[in-house]
Amino acid sequence: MTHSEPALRSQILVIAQRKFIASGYHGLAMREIAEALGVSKAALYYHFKDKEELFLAVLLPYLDSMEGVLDDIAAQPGSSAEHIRRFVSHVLGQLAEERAIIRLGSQEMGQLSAASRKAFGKVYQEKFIGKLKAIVQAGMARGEFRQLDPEIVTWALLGMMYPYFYPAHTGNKALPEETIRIVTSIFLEGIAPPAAR
Amino acid sequence: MTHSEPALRSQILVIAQRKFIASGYHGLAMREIAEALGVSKAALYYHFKDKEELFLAVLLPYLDSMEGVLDDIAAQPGSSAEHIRRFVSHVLGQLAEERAIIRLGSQEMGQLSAASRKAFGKVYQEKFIGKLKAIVQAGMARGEFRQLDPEIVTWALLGMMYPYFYPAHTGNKALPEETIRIVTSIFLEGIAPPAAR
DNA sequence: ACACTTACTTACCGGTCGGTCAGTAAGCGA
DNA sequence: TCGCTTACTGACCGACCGGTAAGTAAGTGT
Repeated sequence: MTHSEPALRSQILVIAQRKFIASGYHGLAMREIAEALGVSKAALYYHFKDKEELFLAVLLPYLDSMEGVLDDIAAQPGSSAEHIRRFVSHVLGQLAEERAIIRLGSQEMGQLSAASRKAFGKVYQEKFIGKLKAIVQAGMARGEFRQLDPEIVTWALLGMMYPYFYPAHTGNKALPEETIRIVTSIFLEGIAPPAAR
Repeated sequence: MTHSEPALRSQILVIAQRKFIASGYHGLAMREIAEALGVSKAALYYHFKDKEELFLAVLLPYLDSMEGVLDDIAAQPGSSAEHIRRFVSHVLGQLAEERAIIRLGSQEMGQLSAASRKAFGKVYQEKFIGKLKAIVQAGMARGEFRQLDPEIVTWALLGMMYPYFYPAHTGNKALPEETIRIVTSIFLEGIAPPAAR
């Protein structure tokens, strides 16, 4: 195989993701990552120029994959309600450790340099929030959903899933399917037009 | 007046609240608070034994006041829907800087020592989540709401307000009243029983 | 008047932070 | 075999962290 990605780099990303989620940006020291991997701290700086670059290297690929998922969903036939259902099902269906990245990004955005914050905010908006909002708006245009401020509605949907972006949310006795079913149901019934009742 | 609370102590709390919300627990240095007030860092340690105690002194009074608000709401006559409406209205009606404390607590809980985390978690549960859940459950018992897992429903309600716990949520062109109206409407329609449709 | 408390300041501590730099062992194309 | 690149290590740096000890000026009760 020709010059494949060095093994250490991807190992760093795996550990960094897990630890950033658990400890936050300032709460995690570079030393901790190095020790967990049994390498020197300087090895991290060979692969990433600074802590901020490593942090973004954890966040951005997730947004890329989310963009793909949202594009897929929007392109499929079926009602907008079905699109929403698929989205919720996808996000709450994946491992808590995966989806926690969404929280990590919005939570720690303020800790980054102005340049990184702006750049990340743009990607976050374009690849995630904007795409989700488009799905919501399509449903409104079709008359499937009530005509409400799409910004607020989109954030309401995202917010309903937010508690499950915390790994510490251990009190969830309910099965994932049960959670997906209820969250989807509340949201879709909540924005259904009066005609549908 | 006999031995009133020293002025500096409450000033520390005001500044600490603002700065903890903006920077998080690890992101804010004690030095910064002292400098903002024009006093020495050691002065902070005269009023609070360590950083953690100061942090909790910011969080806990808010939970106390929230308990009072929730008890008031639950004690009033009127439908459970009206109780929910009042709760959302109260939280989203107050200043963003105030309600951001809710996020601060759940967000940074993991950074505290095991003892503080446990203690805070208990208060958080008893004075806030538990009281809110009781209101939701009362509505279900009355047949006003659908019979769903009250845990999930409560978190859905809280989650819908979560985006507004971020001061950085600057893209909110909508008026507070508009936001309150839509969030309340989606939630209440979302959990309304089929009979009501 | 004097002892004692309150509310601080100044100076300092050990530890940890993100980050750098010189060196080096291994592999590889010519 | 040589020169160059890749992928690190070990030692170290200044800055900054939370926290403390000693001192002090201004009251306050007796």
